[in-house]
Amino acid sequence: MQELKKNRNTLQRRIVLETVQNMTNHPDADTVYEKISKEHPLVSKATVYRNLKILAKQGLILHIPMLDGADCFDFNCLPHYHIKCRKCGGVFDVDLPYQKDICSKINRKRGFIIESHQIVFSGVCPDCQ
Amino acid sequence: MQELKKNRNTLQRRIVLETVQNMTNHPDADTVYEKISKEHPLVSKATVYRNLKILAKQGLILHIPMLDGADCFDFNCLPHYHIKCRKCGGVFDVDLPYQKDICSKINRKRGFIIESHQIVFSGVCPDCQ
DNA sequence: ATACATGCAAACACTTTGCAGCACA
DNA sequence: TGTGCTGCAAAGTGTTTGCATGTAT
Repeated sequence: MQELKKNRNTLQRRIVLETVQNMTNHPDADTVYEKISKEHPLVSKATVYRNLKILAKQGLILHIPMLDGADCFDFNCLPHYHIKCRKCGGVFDVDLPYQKDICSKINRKRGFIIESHQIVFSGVCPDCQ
Repeated sequence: MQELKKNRNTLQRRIVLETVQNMTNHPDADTVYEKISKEHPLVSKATVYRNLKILAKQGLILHIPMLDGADCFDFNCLPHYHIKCRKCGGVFDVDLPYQKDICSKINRKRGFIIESHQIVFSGVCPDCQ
């Protein structure tokens, strides 16, 4: 019994998608909202949050959950890893290949079904050193 | 200029430490608080949060940041990975060896100082299948 | 026509903090 | 005896939701 949802293509949704695709620095929801507010002050924050979630579920953007603070979003939908700067809070791509077989390495363990994994690095970015 | 703190050994702190050490199921702060409340109703939630943080900084317990929901704490202080059940929310140890050299694999990249990493798995535990 | 989306504000979950009094070292 | 700790309540942060209205299909 899947929840079949026919997503609509509203103006607000298009604005959110476009905005994320034009931001290359892994913005969080609030940053996306601030950016949108400048040009479209009528778009509410709830709508931004709702659409980010829907677009991520549709696979049009990537949702990057964070271990601390706000989650981020990425126009690059291919699974990849990130590092968060401990000083400025910035999020950057990491060029470690995606470990697609890391789950199978532990599958032997008790009947767990392992579905996904995230690796999050922490450190200091060049600008903050 | 390090912040030198002389931590005191208060009754409340001992209670928090003991409670975490007696819980083997990776409790979050609120769960620790609930457990403590039953025997020591006078201990406040703020004190539990404060002490969990201090004890983790002291290395007496392990703080496990989570990608969603509340952070957990572990009496086992050796760095290791965890899997969170998507259905029951339970957190369990994973028997993947700690990848102590994973940072060096990407150190060549632009002047990042990579200090730590976390791998968090998601899936379904045996009981929830 | 009707299911889905919106704006607003309020609620929510988790955590931290200001403050006055208390207690360990 | 002084700094660190406590309890309490309030505030903070990030996110979701209830509801009445609006709109894409």
